[in-house]
Amino acid sequence: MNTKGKAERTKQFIIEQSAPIFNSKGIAGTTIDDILAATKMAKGGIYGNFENKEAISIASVDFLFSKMSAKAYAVMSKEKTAVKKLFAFIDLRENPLVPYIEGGCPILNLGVDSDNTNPTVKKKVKAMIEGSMTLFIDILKQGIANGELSTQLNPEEYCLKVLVMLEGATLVSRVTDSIKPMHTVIKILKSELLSFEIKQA
Amino acid sequence: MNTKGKAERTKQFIIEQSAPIFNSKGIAGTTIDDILAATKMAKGGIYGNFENKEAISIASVDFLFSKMSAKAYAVMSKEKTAVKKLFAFIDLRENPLVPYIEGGCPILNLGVDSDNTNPTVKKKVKAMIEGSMTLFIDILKQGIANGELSTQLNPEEYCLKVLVMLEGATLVSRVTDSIKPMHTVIKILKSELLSFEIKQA
DNA sequence: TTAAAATAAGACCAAAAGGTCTTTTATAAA
DNA sequence: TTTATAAAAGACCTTTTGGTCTTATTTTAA
Repeated sequence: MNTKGKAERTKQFIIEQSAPIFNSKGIAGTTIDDILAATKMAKGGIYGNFENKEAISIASVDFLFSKMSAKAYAVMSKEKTAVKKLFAFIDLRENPLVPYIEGGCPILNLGVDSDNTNPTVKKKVKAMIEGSMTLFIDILKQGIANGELSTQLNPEEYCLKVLVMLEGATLVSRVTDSIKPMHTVIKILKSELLSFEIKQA
Repeated sequence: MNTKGKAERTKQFIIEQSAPIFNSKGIAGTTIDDILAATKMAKGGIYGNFENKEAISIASVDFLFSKMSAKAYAVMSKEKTAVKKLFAFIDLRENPLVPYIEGGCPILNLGVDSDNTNPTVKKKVKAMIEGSMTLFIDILKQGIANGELSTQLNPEEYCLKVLVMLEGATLVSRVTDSIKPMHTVIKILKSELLSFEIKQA
């Protein structure tokens, strides 16, 4: 006997199997047959749990962003300083060719996928970007207030830099099939943040 | 009487009308009916000039990248210094919400679109990225050799930075529907290059 | 343990998609 | 200007896709 009802567990299972496909092939590029193959279920099972393909895609998008947030939270909350927290986040992107979410960064993939076609998903990507930015900015502000980081650091600008450079490097690394661009970018981002670090006595 | 035969002109027309659609909706997301609507042609006209949808998509991808290269060349060749050339290139991206190619940057769009699904197109995106990088690096090296730019500047690193930040900022600006991220990024990129500029006597 | 209720299977359907082929129209060389 | 040739139209076809519905199976609560 399980805590959750069967339906809820099946629903979750379908989402977990579908999400990486939507992330990899795009929403228009993913078919119901892809989902049947991944879940090894029949149509009755899928359509008994979801109204239509769009509903599965939306649940998958939410799942992907939850997973990203959870992962970021997990590695960042282990660290105590602002610098270490940011570095832990950056290090999650270390190998874009073997990402922890199949298909690569959902912000990048779903952002491009939804941009001209899918307002619902686009809004979710926007919320994810803005949420991440706010979180990082708060951490840096905390670090500045602490005396860990110089007041010369512009938190908004540095966080924007982190975000755009990581996404850009993910694109370049994946398309060129090389981890080098990402590694160079990470090196740049880290050394820049370190240059604002105040050495404690 | 035209220099080129009718067929060639029609082919070009189909490509010009289709390319922005592929760039906006993705390759899987673009249908033959979309192309019929855009060209106001019937199937006979399309399939008399192209073997299939894939052939149209490939020709469209080539067209998009040619257009990008031509535009970059046009604005850069007007300038004489390395700094001004790079700035001219950067300024092309100034408004990602109203890009000179409908749908946004083809490197970003087609890179993500093809990543997990379309090796042929992915190779073309890779070539475009590597070609752009090489071009910019050469310009900066020239500038360093000239005495226009400091030998402290790392051309490879700065060019990678330009590329990843512009692509990342395009993503963020388009998804959040704001030119601010891009403007901030452009400001950062320009001030960084200027910091390596050697003032002439 | 059993029977009502929930869930999943898979045959079936309709619409959308890509693509073909014959017919019509336009082009261009003689 | 005519006529052979090239190009485009659009009806037609086939496959793929998303989605439904009845039937069978599994859950689960009594």
